Amino acid sequence: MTEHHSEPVHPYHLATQLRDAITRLGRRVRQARAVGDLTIAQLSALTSLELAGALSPGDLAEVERVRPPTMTKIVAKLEERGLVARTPHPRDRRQVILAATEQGREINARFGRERDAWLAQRLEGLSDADRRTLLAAAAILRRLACE
Amino acid sequence: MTEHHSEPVHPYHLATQLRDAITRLGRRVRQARAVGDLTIAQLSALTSLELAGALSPGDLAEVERVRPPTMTKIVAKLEERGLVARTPHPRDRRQVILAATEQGREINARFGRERDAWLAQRLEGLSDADRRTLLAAAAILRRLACE
DNA sequence: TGCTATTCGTTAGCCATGCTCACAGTTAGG
DNA sequence: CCTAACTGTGAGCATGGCTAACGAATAGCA
Repeated sequence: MTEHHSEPVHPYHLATQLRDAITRLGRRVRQARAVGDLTIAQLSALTSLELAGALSPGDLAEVERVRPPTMTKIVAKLEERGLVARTPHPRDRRQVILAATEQGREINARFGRERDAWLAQRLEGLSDADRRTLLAAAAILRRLACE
Repeated sequence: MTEHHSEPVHPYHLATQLRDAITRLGRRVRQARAVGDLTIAQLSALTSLELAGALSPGDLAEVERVRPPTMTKIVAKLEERGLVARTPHPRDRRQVILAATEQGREINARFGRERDAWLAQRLEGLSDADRRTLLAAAAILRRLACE
């Protein structure tokens, strides 16, 4: 596991390894949620909304890196459950302002932990060195995704 | 970025960071494929098949960590394009043996690179230290996914 | 002022990827 | 030999992506 003095990492090889790891783990994470719980996409949108305070659908789509029609669907699901409310924009009547409701914030807080429980439990079995590696990697990957 | 002497990484925090990074980057990778190309799931199955030599649909589903009916669909797509062939099991007539065809191996080799081109290009912009971190992380994540 | 272009969100419709449930064929075991 | 278990598939559903097209509203410019 010591990486000192080894030759440079080839981007293509790394890309293949990463993609494989990401798709497989992503699959596990996605299906490791309780029935009736919010999906990953829904929770992610709700979290972004809460962090930002309020956003238009278009801005939320941009934050989540999906196309507007996709966000329309996700928001519709959240609205159905009363977790997100829409208010008209004061000046521009084309726009809509989305915000998490009280219930939405509650649900987000409660299920936020459960959402990551499966993964967290597995991470507990790792060495702290491995966890540090993953934390550093997460930051790098996040940057890559948002380029 | 120096991680020495810092306190332990909390699994839940790490889980949240990782899930976020994985879902976002996974989204980018999934949609960064050439038109007419195979999808990630299809290429992944084809690769697994090629690595193993031959597998039954059930075993392939297990390797890919999906349910058998899901694999049925994926294999059907690959079969349509002549990339995978099925032969009957010599003793057990319930079972089927799947193997990549010559054309399948060819396509896999050719599009394997293109599939990861987007990601590889971004990885080239990183420092070698970052790439080492990611390579180590990929191995850890892969292990987690297959637990 | 009034026409035109742009922007915003949504609708419609497509496809991929997952799932569960149910079933037919086959094999294995008592 | 009959029943139980296993294998793969079909049917049907939900989610989550996308593009294309559209209506409403705004902005810009003549």
